[in-house]
Formats: sequence, C-alpha cells, structure tokens
Amino acid sequence: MYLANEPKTSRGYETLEKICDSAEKLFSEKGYYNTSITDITSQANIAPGTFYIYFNDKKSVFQYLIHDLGHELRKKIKSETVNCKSRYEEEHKGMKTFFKFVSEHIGLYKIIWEAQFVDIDIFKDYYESFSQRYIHNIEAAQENGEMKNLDPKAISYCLMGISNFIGLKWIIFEGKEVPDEVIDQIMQFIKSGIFIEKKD
Amino acid sequence: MYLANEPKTSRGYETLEKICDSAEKLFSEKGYYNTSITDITSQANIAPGTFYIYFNDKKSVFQYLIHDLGHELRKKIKSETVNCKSRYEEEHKGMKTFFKFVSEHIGLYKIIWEAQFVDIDIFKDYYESFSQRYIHNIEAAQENGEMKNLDPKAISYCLMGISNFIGLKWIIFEGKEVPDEVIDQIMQFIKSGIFIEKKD
DNA sequence: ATGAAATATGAGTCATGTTTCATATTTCTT
DNA sequence: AAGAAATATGAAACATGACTCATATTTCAT
Repeated sequence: MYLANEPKTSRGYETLEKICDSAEKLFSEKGYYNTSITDITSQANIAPGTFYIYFNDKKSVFQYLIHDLGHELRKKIKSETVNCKSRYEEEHKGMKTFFKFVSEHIGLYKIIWEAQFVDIDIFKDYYESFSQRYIHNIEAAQENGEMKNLDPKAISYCLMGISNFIGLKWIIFEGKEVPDEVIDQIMQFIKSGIFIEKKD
Repeated sequence: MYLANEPKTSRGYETLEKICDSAEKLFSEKGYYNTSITDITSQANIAPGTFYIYFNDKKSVFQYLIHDLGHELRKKIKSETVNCKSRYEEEHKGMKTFFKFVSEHIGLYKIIWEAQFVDIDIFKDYYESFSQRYIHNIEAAQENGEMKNLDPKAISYCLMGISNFIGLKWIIFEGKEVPDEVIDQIMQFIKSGIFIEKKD
C-alpha cells in the first residue's frame, strides 16, 4: 500500500528488508527528521537511488513501518491472549505482551510518537484502531458482568495512556524492561478501578 | 537560561514576545521540523537576523517555550488546588485544570510530545518533574489513609498517561474540550482504583 | 544462450533553510 | 544634543538533503 514497487525477486526482497531495518533503527535512534535517505541507504549498504525503487519518498517508509509494526503488535497480542479465561486475565496478558514487544521494538514505540508530526492521520488511525478493539472487548465484558459500566471510549484511552506512559518511563527513560512488580501494581489499580471484583 | 540576550528595553521585550508567540503558534500547527526561522520571523513581522539577537539557534526557542509553558501549567494547577480539602478533590481539580490549560495552549501539548525527538533531556525532565510532584502528594495521601499503598512512581505515570491520552483523544483528535461527563468517568476509575473509599 | 524485466548505481540537480555580518535605525543616558 | 548601547535589517554565504536519471548490472523465462 505504501510501497512503490513490490519486489519481484528474492534479491529485491532482501534489499527492501535492509531498507526497512535500517530505517527502523535510525528513526528510533535519531528521529524521523534527523535521519536522511543517505543515512538509511548507507546503513543498508546500498546506493541512494535504490531507495526510490521501493518507496516514492521518505514519508512512505515511515508509513510502511508504522503499518507493518502496528499489525505485528496486534497479531501478537491476539495470539497471546487467545486462551485467556477472563477479560481480566486478557488485560493482564495483553499488557505484558505490549511491554515485551515494545522492549524488543523500541523503534515502533518512538516512531509512533513522532507520527503526530509527520503524518497526523496515520497517527490518529493507529490509536483509533487500537481503541476500537478495546471498546469491543470492554462492551462484551460489561455485558457479562465482568466490568463496571464506565464509558468504553474513555476507558480505552485511559488504558492506552497507562501502558504508554509506563512504557515511556521504564523502557525509554530507564532503558529497562517493565518489572513484573510494576505490572502487578498497575493491574491492582485497573482491577479495582474498572473490573467488578467477585467475592467467592 | 535559554535566552541569548535578555532584552534591555521595552521594545526588546515586545520583539521577544512576538517571536515566542509566533513560534508557539507555528510549532503547534506544523511541528518543530516543519517550521523554519523565516516562518517564525515573518509571522512576527521582523527580519530573520533579529531572531538571533534573542536566541542562539532554533532549538533554543523550543527549549525556552517548554520551560516557560511547563512552569505556567504547574503554577496554575497549584493555585487552583490550594483550597482543596482532600487528595481526591485535588486530583479532580488538577485534572480539570490540566485539560483547560491544554485546550487553551494546544501549543504546549503538541510541543512537549515532539520534544522527545528534538531534545530528549528536556522531554524527560518535563515528565520527571511532574512525576516528582505527584509522588510527593501520593505519599502524603498514603500516610493519612486516603490512598492505597501502591507504588507512587508507577501511579504517577499512570495518572499522567490517563490525562495525556484523554487529552489526546478529545482535544487533539476531536478538537473539543474534554466533557465533564468524561472527567467524571475517569475519576470513578481512579477513585476505586487508587483511593480508599470511606463508608460513612 | 539471449532478450526482457528487474534491480542497482551515484553524480548531479534543485529546493530549502540556518546563520552571519556589515550596515542602519532607534532608544537610552548624561 | 550627542555619544553609547541596544535593536533591527536583509542580502548573501554556507550547508544540507530529497530526489532524478542516464547508465550499468543482475536475474529470469524461454
């Protein structure tokens, strides 16, 4: 979709991948605007012109990366939470998966934050599509009495805010993984905040 | 601190203010990297060279603005919450004040988010100093039995995450103010999540 | 093996934007 | 009123970086 030319040979696929890896690395290290095409191509060991075989312009790689990584993250969360027995367990597992993914792909994380200033639409889409999934899940949990009847839209943004800022603190600022104890603390907050606690 | 020359005359102060107003406006509309010095100076009706009387370079206005606006926001929250009777009321009032300020200064809000890619240290300082204040308040509230004993550092980032993402959704994405009903929903979440509810 | 399609090259073009500086004007001080 | 200090000017120097294109090489299909 954001690709100018789908590669036709394995050689082409390798080059495309080198471009994407280099771009992800450099964008996350130096930011979008401080990374030049020449930076990307020399990191990938290719000539500047080669870049334009696969992408029409600089913004396109950026969009491609966000799309690609966002998709990967959603897939991962889905597969990790498929066996969960309750919405609470799902939330817990989803959050752990999010932090793990972010630790492994600091690139994605930083790229998304910058997207607001590169392409506001793709930035908005990214969070809105996450929010939609959340809302769907929250409504189901409210219907079967697992969750309190709070506005799903507001709650979805609260939950995204929590994960993103906790990730910001531990992963970006401190350069660590988010410790399990911290996740437990957050889950306590969330549990009594939006879940209905059973007394059995 | 980030100023190259403190103005000596009222004429100088006026020019400095014109530069800051223009920069805040343009940074928030188009982002830091898409705003040129020439954009700023022509918006301010001054010559490009005049800019360099007050700032050493482009980054300096940016730092100056963050510093200035962050200070203003903290002052406002402090003055608005000074008469609050409980930590809960303080949290509620503080959140309302935050949203109000952000609505009036979308500039600050967007500028801070971009700071991660312009100057990571100033970005980190901004949130860390907010966190510090929060931690201080949270610890006091825990000691007098108003709040549950959850990790203050984690909770501070949760609360900042919630306000920032709710602001993102309503103010940036939707271009509205955050409705009171939404604030009430969030406060319910927070109340049962981290406060100890009295039964009287 | 050979022509066509795909991929790669990198010097060069073009546009943009930051910053400097010699000069000019205004304001302050006495 | 006059010299000093502050402020303002904008053309030009300098730097950077996105993108193009004529040409070359590699891979593929037959």
